[in-house]
Amino acid sequence: MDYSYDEDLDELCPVCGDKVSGYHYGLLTCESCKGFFKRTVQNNKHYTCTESQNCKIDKTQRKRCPYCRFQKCLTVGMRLEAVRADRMRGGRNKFGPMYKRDRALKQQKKALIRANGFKLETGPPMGPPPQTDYPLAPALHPGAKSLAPAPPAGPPGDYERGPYGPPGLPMAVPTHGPLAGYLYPAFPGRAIKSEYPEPYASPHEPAPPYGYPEPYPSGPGLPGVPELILKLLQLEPDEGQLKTRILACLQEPAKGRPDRPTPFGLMCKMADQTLFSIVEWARSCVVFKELEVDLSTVAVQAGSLLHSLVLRAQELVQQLHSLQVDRQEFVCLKFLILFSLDVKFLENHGLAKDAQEKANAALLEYTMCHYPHCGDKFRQLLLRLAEVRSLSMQAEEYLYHKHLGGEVPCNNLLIEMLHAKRT
DNA sequence: GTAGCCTTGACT
DNA sequence: AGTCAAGGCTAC
Repeated sequence: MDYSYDEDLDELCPVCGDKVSGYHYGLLTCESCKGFFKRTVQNNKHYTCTESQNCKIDKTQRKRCPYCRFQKCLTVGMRLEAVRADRMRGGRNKFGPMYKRDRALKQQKKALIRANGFKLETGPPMGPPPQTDYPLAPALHPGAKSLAPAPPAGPPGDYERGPYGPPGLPMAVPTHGPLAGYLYPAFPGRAIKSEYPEPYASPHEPAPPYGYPEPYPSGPGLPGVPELILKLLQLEPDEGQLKTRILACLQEPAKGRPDRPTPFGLMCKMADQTLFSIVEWARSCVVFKELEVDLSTVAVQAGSLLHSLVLRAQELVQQLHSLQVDRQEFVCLKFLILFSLDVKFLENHGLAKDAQEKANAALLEYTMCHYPHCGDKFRQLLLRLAEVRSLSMQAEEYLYHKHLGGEVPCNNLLIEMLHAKRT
């Protein structure tokens, strides 16, 4: 065999870590996992796991638990539908263009890495990888390739290549995104001609939901600097004035405290003044100053607040739908929320920050890799994330008011968490 | 049953 | 004619 993608062959099989021998059933795998997958699907084999269905699969232990091995095959993205029902040999299948595209992407990525002098986490060929034996999100696992859907909860049914996709994939997998093209109807007799949808063909690209200039046209002042940034620059407080104000404040004797201020006291004063300046800035900030918030209505009009929360939540769901968030993106977003840094008493902020950065990088890479024609997707996802945060904060406020009014059932975990957060 | 090697055949 | 991802064969 003369591989024109030698570099890819340096890669390891995503199932067992053995040497990759080429593309098999949807992705680059080793010869043994190729054979194992083929035997399993062709003979409609059903295995059981004697452990807890999360056996480690590597080159030396792959024979131990065929159940977990097959689960891993599915999880990393091997395609049941690539195993031919008619056992016809030779020829090409519909995955040809996908393999080609994947190679091109890998090449691009390698070029990028060479150019930048650093290595991004490599995404899987297509489809979702890692699995249960990784304790953390795969993107954060050094050996892992990218984000994966949760492994299937139960044993696979049988390996019908029905319209709802491989049984190993959770039902929640959307019928769009990188998997969509493969979930085709009844198994074709001779699936050679590509009558199936191109996997990467034109996913829906929603219009930007917010009225931001799109895509940030350059202002008349500085070429190449987006208008929004120019506006923000104009709003920046005068640093000299701020310093003078802080100094004056520090020299002011504290009321009722004639003794010399402690360094900590001075720092508090500085922080106070800095915060004051930030609030001033926020009040004059574009968009922010147009926001209408009346906190008294929070208490008075709790009913309408709830209504507006529900409306906003519905809108958010609608937006997420039109964005066609896939499972990989979903887990990444969830992880990002988990690692939000506004947690009090967090000792190892560095770890959380690192995790967040890695998840961000992974999401960016994933969206670039899988939705290259939808270059905006990463940004759109982060915007939705901001909305989720905003909504949750408002919901928290609402809940707290209800709680103060005695309207929330006691011994409620929600309230316990609310208290924990507010103490 | 596993896995390395062989054969096949649509596609380029 | 070459490529390469399918299925097949077979020693272990």
